[in-house]
Amino acid sequence: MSPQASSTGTDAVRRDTPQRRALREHLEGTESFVSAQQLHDQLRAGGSRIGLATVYRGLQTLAESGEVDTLRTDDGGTLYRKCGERHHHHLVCRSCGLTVEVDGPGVETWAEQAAQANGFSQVTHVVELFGLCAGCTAAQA
Amino acid sequence: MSPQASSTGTDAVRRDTPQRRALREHLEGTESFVSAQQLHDQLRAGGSRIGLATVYRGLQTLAESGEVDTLRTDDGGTLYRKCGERHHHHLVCRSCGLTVEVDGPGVETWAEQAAQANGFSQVTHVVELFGLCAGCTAAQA
DNA sequence: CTGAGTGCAAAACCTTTGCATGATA
DNA sequence: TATCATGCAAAGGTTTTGCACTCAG
Repeated sequence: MSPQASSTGTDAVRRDTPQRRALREHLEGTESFVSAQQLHDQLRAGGSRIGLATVYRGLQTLAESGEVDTLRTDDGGTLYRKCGERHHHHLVCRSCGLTVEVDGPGVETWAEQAAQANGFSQVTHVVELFGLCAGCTAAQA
Repeated sequence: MSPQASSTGTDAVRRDTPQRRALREHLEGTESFVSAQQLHDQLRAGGSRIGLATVYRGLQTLAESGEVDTLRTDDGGTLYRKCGERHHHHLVCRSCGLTVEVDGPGVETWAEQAAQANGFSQVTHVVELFGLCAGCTAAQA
């Protein structure tokens, strides 16, 4: 589904609809990860008449253009969150869900090098850290 | 769920069935990540009459006991791999599936440090690289 | 006006679960 | 023999897709 420009191929023209705006705004105002369904519910609750399919489609688009981060949970669900411009990774507490953004100084470089060393191109990397945050570690005692 | 009984009750006794054996053996002989469905297909192709549900159940059990690692792919699928002894990462071709093992000298350290810096403990990290291998890159022209 | 974007609902997908049968200890 | 494990098929949940309609450009 990548915009395969046929000619001078500018790109997929993206229309500015109230739904997309709402979607974006809601994400902007949300710090934590949310599921598509949650997002849908919240938007409806907020008065929007957006459909679930549209939420998914919008999320897809946003994820593709790198405006949101996606994360898979242990139970197979997909969570979305507004994403900073810059590439970073997550340190997620497996108990309470607390998420901390971290960036890997060397990770990006390493990934790139490992890829090139093996003749790979168009490389993306998935780096997620899971653990127990301080609070949960204490609570576990 | 917790195997707690030791007297008269119901212990979670694990029986040794040909299906489980086959499942285990197949995983032992597989380096890369496989999906439950793939595993099922391969086992069937190999003559086993194992059912898909059994594969899932077995995988669940193995994952629980820490004998296999699970990983979610970008498209929501779940992949399983025999639990590594030594920790390494994978560089996977998203086109032909070619998998190369790579290890990140600094990654482990970085992960550990990032975790400690944020007060996290019991940290595990998932690092996977996806890209196009040399062959597929050429083929894609 | 034109066509991308939308909503609805059905479809597609992966995974889990219920139940009767078969195998194991 | 008593259970646990299996297989099949149906159920469950999430994400995608088809289609007619609406609205942005």
